[in-house]
Amino acid sequence: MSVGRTPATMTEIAAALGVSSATVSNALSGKGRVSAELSAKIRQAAEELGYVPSHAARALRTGRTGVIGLVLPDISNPLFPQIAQAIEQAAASAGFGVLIADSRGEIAQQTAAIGRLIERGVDGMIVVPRRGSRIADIGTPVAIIDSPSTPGNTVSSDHWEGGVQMGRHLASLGHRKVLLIAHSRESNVQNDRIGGLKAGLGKDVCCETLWVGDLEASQGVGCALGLSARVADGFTGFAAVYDLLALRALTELQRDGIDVPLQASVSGFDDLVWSSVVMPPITTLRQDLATIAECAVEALGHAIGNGEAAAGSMIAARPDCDGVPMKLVIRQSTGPTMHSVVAAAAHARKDGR
Amino acid sequence: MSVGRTPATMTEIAAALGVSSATVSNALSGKGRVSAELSAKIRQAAEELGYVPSHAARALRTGRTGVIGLVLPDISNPLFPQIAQAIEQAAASAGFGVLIADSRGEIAQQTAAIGRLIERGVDGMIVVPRRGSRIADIGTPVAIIDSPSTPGNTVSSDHWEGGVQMGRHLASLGHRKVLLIAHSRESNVQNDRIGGLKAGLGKDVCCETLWVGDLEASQGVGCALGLSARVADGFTGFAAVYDLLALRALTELQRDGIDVPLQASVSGFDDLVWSSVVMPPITTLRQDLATIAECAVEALGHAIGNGEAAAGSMIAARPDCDGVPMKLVIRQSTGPTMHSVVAAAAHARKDGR
DNA sequence: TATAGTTGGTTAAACGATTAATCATCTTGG
DNA sequence: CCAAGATGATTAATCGTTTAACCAACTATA
Repeated sequence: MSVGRTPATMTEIAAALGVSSATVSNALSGKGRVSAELSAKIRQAAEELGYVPSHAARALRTGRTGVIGLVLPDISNPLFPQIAQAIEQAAASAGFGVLIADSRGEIAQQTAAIGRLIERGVDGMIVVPRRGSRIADIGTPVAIIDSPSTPGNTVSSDHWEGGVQMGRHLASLGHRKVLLIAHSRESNVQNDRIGGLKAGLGKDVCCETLWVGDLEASQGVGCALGLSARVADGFTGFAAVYDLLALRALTELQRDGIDVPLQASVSGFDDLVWSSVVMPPITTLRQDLATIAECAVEALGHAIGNGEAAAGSMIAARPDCDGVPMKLVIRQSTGPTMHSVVAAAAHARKDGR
Repeated sequence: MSVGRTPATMTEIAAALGVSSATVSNALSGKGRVSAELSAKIRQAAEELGYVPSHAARALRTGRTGVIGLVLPDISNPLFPQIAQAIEQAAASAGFGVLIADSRGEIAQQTAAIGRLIERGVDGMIVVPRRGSRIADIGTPVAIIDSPSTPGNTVSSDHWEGGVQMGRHLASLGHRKVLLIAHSRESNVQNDRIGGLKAGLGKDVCCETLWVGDLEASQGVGCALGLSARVADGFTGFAAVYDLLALRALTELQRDGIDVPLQASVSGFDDLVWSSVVMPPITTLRQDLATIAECAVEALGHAIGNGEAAAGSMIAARPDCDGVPMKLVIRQSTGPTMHSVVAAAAHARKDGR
């Protein structure tokens, strides 16, 4: 199945055709001046001999490896697969390989991971920073995927506007008392989402934020969120800032015998794999990671091409990258409140229908 | 924060100390014959000048890139983060970088991805094959992570034995009618788990297998599993072959007002991130991915060292890799059946306690 | 008919590390 | 005191591409 052992080199092609290796290089890269016919012959010979360019030699000569690094705060983050997939795809079609580095959530590891990537000679890096951390200026082009409020070459979803969408959705369903569920106050992304949610819900809606991180600090990780008490208090909407929290909320409510969405609506962010699979499927906001990945890779590509362009201006090239819109995916975990159903029924009755 | 621009080369170190570059190379690699004192001086100079070895040059000369490829059937598989993390860690400590390639579930893409990795000159690859696919013999060392029943250089968890553990656990809780929930008949892993479950449950337990893939083929993806009807039929145990299915089962049961674990027990495999977070947390089996990753990387390392050792014997080096044991994690989604609780109570009464 | 400008190609020098081959010295044993 | 061996370091070739510099031959220009 596999062809001959050592893949042919340019020199071998050159020897086979009786030309110089420089000409082969020029023909294959289309750079120098080579007659059309010779160029065609060379191309054909390369094909026949099974020529495979040596990335190592090219890297040595040009100083470019054609590899970008992907630094993740914590690979086990459930959103990571989607990010990695999107980036791998975007990078592959731009001719880059993707080297991964995991920082296991620790800031020291993040620095170490970045160092390893640099030693391996990556041409640039895409970093999803650990919550609250900033990336020091390293001598390599970097694109950051985080929230738009992070300074630097950031490309990101418009988390705020996503929050607004969800807030409006919940408000329009008649919810007037909504619990916002977040984890960490340090996360730019979470703060943006919370802000957007509040804005979208509007002034008529009473909302409160539950910081699960604080709760866990006192009651231990994995503790109950105490949501049924909230339902008793009149809360009908539970808007989590990411799907894992939404799932936690959903199952806790269901375990306590509260019907979703009849008695309470639950929503999340990110559209993780399970969100569409649980019962009821979760209403959530999907990030356009393909676009984000393309932006990041493209920006890196430019920066690399220009030989480390000014850091601040990297992303600016593509205006649609500043806040990539999120898409509201409405499923069965959100629905009208009982109150609004009753009101609608009354309204219908009054209309005589 | 970052040091001077172009990192020093061996030649520069040599020039600074007035020795030859070969000596520097020997001192740093500890290979040739260099006096202890000179060696120390060189090492120090390297440190001071901020020497960073050029991977490209080394790769060109030695033919080794120090990079291994990780080919995944579908990056968006929720187990992937754990696998990637484990492999990245094992590879990093063995001095390898990890280049990722996603095959998006398609067999053609898998081949293409492998091709790209080879072109980039990876020294070896770790492949998590798409269900039911076999890896053709490429001219590069390969380690496969799948089920032990896959022929070749496979390292894997002992899925069968894991199934046995879970089967015994459920049987010991008194379950006598258990529904096994799997997705695809083509998956070796799933088949192993199913087999183990049946063996562990023993002959006294009536069990049936629900193939969700078949169900979805007729009723559409994301359809209901119809589990409450099963409960009505007397099923008390629901053993899924992976956590996503378990989650699906759990939420469906809860939505239908069935109490878990009082009326039905639910179990999964893999201990994904949400399993410990939902209410009730899910009883599952955790794979020892760290060990698996170490085995795979170590095996690759040997094969690479020997210059493509005979494929079949790669893994054999480390005997504990054939079937890495899984760890049963008992949480609150499984519990004794009502029947057994009643029986125990009766038993206690009869004992006069 | 010289001269300048193209066109199509070759030469040779990098890039940075590795490594076999070689060469001085310095020890030692006989 | 001399040949043989050990020790410590140097030389130079090599990996496969790229690329600046150069060159020959041909075409158009004055």
